[in-house]
Amino acid sequence: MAKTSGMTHAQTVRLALENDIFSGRLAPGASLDEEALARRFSVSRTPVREAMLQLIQSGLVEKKPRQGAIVTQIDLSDMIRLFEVMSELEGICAKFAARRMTPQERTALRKLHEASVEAFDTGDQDKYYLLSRKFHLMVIEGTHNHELIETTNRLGIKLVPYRRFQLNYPGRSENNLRDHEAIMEAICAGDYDLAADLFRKHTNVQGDVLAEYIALGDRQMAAANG
Amino acid sequence: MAKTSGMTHAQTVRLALENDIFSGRLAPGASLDEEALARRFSVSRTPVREAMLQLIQSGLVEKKPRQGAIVTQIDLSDMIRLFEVMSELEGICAKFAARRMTPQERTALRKLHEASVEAFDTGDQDKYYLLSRKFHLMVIEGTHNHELIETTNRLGIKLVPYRRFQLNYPGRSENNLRDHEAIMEAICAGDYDLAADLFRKHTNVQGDVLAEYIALGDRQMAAANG
DNA sequence: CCTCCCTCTCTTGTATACCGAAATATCACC
DNA sequence: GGTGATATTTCGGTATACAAGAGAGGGAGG
Repeated sequence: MAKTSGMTHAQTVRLALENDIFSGRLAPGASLDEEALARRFSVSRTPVREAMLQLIQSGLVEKKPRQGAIVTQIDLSDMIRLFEVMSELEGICAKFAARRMTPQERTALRKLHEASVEAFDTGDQDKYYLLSRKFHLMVIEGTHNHELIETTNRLGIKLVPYRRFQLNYPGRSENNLRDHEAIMEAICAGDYDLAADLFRKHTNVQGDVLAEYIALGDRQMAAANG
Repeated sequence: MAKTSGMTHAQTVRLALENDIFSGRLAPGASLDEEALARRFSVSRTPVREAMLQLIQSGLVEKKPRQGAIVTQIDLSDMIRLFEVMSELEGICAKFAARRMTPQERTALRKLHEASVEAFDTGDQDKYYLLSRKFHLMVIEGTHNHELIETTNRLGIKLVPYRRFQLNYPGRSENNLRDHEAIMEAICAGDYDLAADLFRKHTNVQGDVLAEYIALGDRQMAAANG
């Protein structure tokens, strides 16, 4: 677990709840009772409320005045719209990254990709997933634009609870790897227009994969959440 | 003023503070004392704290540990980065708007632009500024993508306290009007690539104008805020 | 038997009080 | 006179107590 020392209770609670939401322990739609949470974390309602406020603004939780809070539920059209924006944003990120990444960052990106290839070859799914996520993050940070990084990550957060459904989609990893390879090369070569285009399309496809899951119905989700 | 009934005190305080920041009554860098605000609004510290938390997350306020909260101050490089993202985002908005706006929305956009022309011709600066802002908003909303709208507006908020400085820049309105005309035509014609490109460049220029002000030093700002 | 209204309860929103940490100022000692 | 330690003060974070609104359930009237 994360370090809890040196943190405020509000932060601790927020992180714990985020974790619960990301991992699926708190499914979208689940209601959040302040008092129950306060008991669970052995704190008063005050820091719980603070944590909730932060989660609300990050978009993970929704609250209706005097009516309680629930974990944000995303339907198919929401998801499509989310990825619509996300793919454009990551395309922009790739563009700026291709222009601005330092030689060290480019090297690191290449190294990261090579590690991904290895994880793929050895069939280590979990590791591959992690490295794949990190690839995205590295490109995003490569923009050297704090606002852009924040904006992109803010959207990304909303997708986390759903991402694990795209894990073992047949043949997905292979395509994913090929995409990353091409993107990495474009960025390292400084071909920003190509990088932008490739990354935009890449994320778009990811969205389609995820949307398909949702379109198939919520049965898989229910099973996974149970 | 806004309706205060049916709102929580926290919301009321947040809106009031936002207003103060947007209008310049609370200048960037101004310090915000929780207790003083509580007295001013005749509420306790609790809702004030909640309001502040929200303002912090929206980026309008910054809090330094043990030093109190201040209205976020943006320096030149921040501003440049903000507009870098904003121009890309608005470009994307124009793209989607050109594709998705309903015929009614396109007509409304044209009407709005015509009203702008009239305000420009009659020399009504304030009205022109308002309509110009509305033009942007209408394009943003024309995307019919809630996530994109929110993301764009979230960034836009940070710029509001500074926007009024671009008001009476010599020759600015004229160029602005020409830009809008071209963008409007591109959107109405459904030429999304052109619309995206035009809007991106348009917002970029706006950023340059604003950045120039900041680069000139804060004397003008101090004068305007006084 | 159904429906509508009232009340009751449950949860959220707000007030107030307290605690602990960090900054500053003052005093003592070097 | 300078430096360091300690006390004071202030502010942020937390707890608890209180008020108010929304929904549910029950009772009364149709």
